[in-house]
Amino acid sequence: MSALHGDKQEAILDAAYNIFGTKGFYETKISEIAEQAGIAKGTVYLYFESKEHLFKAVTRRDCEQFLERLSHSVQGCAFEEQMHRMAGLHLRYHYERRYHSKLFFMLPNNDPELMEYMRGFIQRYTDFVTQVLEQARVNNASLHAKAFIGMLERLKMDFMFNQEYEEAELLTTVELAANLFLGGCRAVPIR
Amino acid sequence: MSALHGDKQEAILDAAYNIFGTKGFYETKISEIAEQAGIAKGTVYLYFESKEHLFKAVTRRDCEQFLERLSHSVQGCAFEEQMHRMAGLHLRYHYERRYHSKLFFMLPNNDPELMEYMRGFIQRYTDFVTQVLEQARVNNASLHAKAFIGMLERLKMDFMFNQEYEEAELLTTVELAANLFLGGCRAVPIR
Amino acid sequence: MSALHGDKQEAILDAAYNIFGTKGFYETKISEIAEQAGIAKGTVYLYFESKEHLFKAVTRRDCEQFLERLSHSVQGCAFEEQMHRMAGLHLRYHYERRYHSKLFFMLPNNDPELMEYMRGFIQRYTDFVTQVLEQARVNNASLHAKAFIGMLERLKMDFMFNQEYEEAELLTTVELAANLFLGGCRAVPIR
Amino acid sequence: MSALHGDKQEAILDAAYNIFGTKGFYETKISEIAEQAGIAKGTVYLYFESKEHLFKAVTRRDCEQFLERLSHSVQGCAFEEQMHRMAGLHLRYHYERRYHSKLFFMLPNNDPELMEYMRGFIQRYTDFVTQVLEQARVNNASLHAKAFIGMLERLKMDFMFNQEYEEAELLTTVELAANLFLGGCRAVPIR
DNA sequence: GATGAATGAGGGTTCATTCAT
DNA sequence: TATGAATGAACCCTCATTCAT
Repeated sequence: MSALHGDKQEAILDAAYNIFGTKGFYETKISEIAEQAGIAKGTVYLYFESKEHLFKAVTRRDCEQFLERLSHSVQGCAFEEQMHRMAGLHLRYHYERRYHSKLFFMLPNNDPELMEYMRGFIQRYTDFVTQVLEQARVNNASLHAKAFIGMLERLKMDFMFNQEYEEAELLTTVELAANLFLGGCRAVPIR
Repeated sequence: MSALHGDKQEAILDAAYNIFGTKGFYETKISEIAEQAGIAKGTVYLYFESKEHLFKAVTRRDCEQFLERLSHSVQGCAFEEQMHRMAGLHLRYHYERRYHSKLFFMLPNNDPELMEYMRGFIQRYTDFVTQVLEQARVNNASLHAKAFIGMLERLKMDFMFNQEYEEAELLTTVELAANLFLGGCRAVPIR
Repeated sequence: MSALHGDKQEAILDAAYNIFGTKGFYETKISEIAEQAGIAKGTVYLYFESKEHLFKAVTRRDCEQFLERLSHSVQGCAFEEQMHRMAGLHLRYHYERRYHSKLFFMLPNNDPELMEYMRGFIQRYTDFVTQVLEQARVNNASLHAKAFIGMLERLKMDFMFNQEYEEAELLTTVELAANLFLGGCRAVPIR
Repeated sequence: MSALHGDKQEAILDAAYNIFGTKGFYETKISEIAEQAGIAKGTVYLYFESKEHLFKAVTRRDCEQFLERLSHSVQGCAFEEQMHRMAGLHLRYHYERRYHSKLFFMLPNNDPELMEYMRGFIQRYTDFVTQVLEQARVNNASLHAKAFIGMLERLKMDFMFNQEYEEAELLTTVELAANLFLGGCRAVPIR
């Protein structure tokens, strides 16, 4: 029973991730999610209180996964390598999700709880990067962390909105981002 | 009549900018825009074909204005100064719009024309920065341009979602962004 | 415009009276009311905030009308005649409404405002009868008023639930009620 | 097993009586009844065919009980005393049920079988009172019976909708009702 | 041009009932 | 017998858009 529950819950989350991610919150119909999950519309409401709650659950699952991967990615390596790895994770993560971008762009408005969660997520991400920078004794670690993340956010746009983007470019972009951050725009790549 | 037309059109755009910017596309009602513009609901449709078209007109007006300001901002000064000015413009521009952030975050989904326009806008912005970088013989100008813009995008989040942000911090942030870009995270500020 | 407004509002109230009265609140669909009123579903909401509000408006219109008729009915006649007239009004009023009984029996539950209004209505009705009794120096006027109204309420049930009830019986019933009240169950009718 | 069956059936009826009586038919959820009865939702359907059938069973149990108590109440006493006893039973019965009034006011609409049963119940009640009156040679016994019951119905409203009603008032009301019926509104109480 | 009353498609949600276990 | 997860029909209400005035 519990296994089934888990299965169905996961199926709904997966379907919701797909459709919310593709069409955004407002253009997604619960009936469509149910259909894709292979269940009846009403069943969705056995697992999630409302459309908003479902959206939040999807978001939460995705963000928590990212943070977990992040903390694994930097273990046991030097600062420069850490920056490369974090840049790589960020870009690859969103590259994998490039057809689900609406999850980040089309969220339900006026949902304070979601807004709060997103703020918290960004904070935790930033804090993590800040710590890495502090350990490497970078000045102004917090602002630098934000700038670093920002660069990556922007660089990801290239494939988020570009269907023809090739994975090879991804590697170049990762290198550039890390190197730019480490040495500025005129630096000679370290590795 | 044409002058009047202009007046009313502007009034609608202004109201739409306010409400779309505050609440996002989906949570905005045409009737509310009409009310704030001081006209009847039906009148909106004499000037704009649909809610989507109105949103696009608002976006277009705002983005074009930005690009215009951008090209003015870098005239007649050296590279480093140009980077500082662009960082300043970007951040100040969004600082002024910090209570209208929904214009950029909550746009109508599934509108290919808008998506296309946004892509085009980002392209033109990037191209402009790329040119500046190329004139200064920075390598990989295009990717660097994207990274630069990305840093700024992220840094702007601080005040977009933070009501207590003080204008003074803005200046520090601008300096940091430009310096990071110019010399990397360990650079000594140039100016 | 105002005339039209009035017309449509009345049309909705009339249709709502018919259907709420026939089927009760919960079994009535707004779409049905709209259809009977000859308008679109959405139009109902231009005139009434919600299904509950519409029901309350219908109820209010009906109850106020009753109280108005009541105060007219007793003007300028002696006590015994007053009692006969009030009994007559009560029974005839509900006889006219015998196919709309659901208006009184199937109201929306848990609507405190409606409950409050109904309480108020009953109070006003009782108060009116109480005054008549007090002017005739009947003891315990208030309780007697309630008992009088109660008799009538019960007597009305005969035709409310009985399709074959004939109007002629109505007159007998009115006489009996008034005489019973005036002289008890063994009294010889006064008129 | 039969005993158990009985137990569970009773438990459901008790819970249903509570909730239907408190909230009315339409606002009551089967799941709530099941919960209060300490069983699973599906189990309700092993004992009762549908929500409507359950409601009817509750109503039937309550009404039959009343009629039984009624016939006991008048045994072996004189007419005047009989009227007092019946008034007392009616009012006390509903006083005990004053927090379950919805059982009588919010019944499922459009259920012909229930309507039929209610008609039958009222008939049986009326017939019983009629017989008592006939034995006492009251004229027009049937209509008088209805009027008597009606008085009581109305008088009961006082506590049905009034949380602060005190039991002491009940006795006064019973006296008044019986005396009014026996001697009219100007009568001197007999006992 | 301007109005705003009218339209009606559309979707989130509830809950009585079923049925596999 | 008992369960409770699953179903899906049903309905209220919103709001972009139209059009007669």
